[in-house]
Amino acid sequence: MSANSRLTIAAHTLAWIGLYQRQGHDVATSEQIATSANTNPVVIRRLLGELRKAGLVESRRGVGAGWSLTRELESITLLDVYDAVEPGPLFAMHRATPDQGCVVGYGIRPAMQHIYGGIEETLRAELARVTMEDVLLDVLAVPR
Amino acid sequence: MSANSRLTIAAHTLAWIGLYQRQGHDVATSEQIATSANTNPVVIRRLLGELRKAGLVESRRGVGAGWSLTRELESITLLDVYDAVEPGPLFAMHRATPDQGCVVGYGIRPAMQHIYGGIEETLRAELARVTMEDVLLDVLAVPR
DNA sequence: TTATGTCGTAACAATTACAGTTACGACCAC
DNA sequence: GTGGTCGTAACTGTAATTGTTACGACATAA
Repeated sequence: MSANSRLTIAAHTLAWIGLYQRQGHDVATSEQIATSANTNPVVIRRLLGELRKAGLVESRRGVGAGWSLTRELESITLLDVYDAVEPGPLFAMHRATPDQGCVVGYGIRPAMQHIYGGIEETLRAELARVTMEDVLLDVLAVPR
Repeated sequence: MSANSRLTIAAHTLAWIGLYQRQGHDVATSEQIATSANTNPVVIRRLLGELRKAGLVESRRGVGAGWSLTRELESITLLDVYDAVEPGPLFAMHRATPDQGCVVGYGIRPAMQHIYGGIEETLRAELARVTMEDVLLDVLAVPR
């Protein structure tokens, strides 16, 4: 699979902001988060823009600007993040329409869509079981 | 996600061969399968090569050559196919190493790997619940 | 032995997605 | 105003996937 790192970076971002706010800070900048994630601030701003669309964060502009959470980490699940930053389905269908004159070519797409649907439901349920609080606790539990 | 169609095309291929053999034929050619899937025979041969490595099919060469199943469809699960044709993990880590001086940057990778590990296990269990026989029955059940 | 049809595989092109980067206007606290 | 940050467009580099051409290897049958 040509897996991407969007969910990982988004989780990193939210965990970073959550911890930062617990340390008493008001807002976090994309610059700070990008340094932690070792990437470019624009990459972080793009992801944060999608998280904002999903209502998970908000941003302030001007001097002293930055990002803050709109919800507690406990109430944000990986499914929320996944839905916010992952566009498409897990498995793709044929690029070109299969031969509709062939029994298999005719039935394969609805059949696979049905099967994939069930599998994605299970994946979503599993993602929903993990909160960003769980992620942060896991992060902090890693021995140094 | 930049989802690919490998699992879909591989399932199509196995279902096609399985049905063809039930109709009394000995071997199927990549040409026939490619026509049904509306793609290039080389694409099918490449996938079949990986399925052969996994022991799911075998090939004959020479005149009257082609492909046949080594197992019944009932005993091939989508997990077998997935493992045969999908190389990497579902979710990727950061491209560049996060800042190891930052608490989050230090702990995020092991934490996410742990979480992703559990999720992938669930996905695998779900894929293992579906056999290629189920797929073919679903295909044949689609109303015309 | 030769002709034929298919596999096996390398090589390359086309397309797409992702991530990184630069640039610059918009915005707002001071 | 000044300065720092967001918001976003535009472009590049890289990699994966898929499609395509080409051709040797192989085995069967005439």
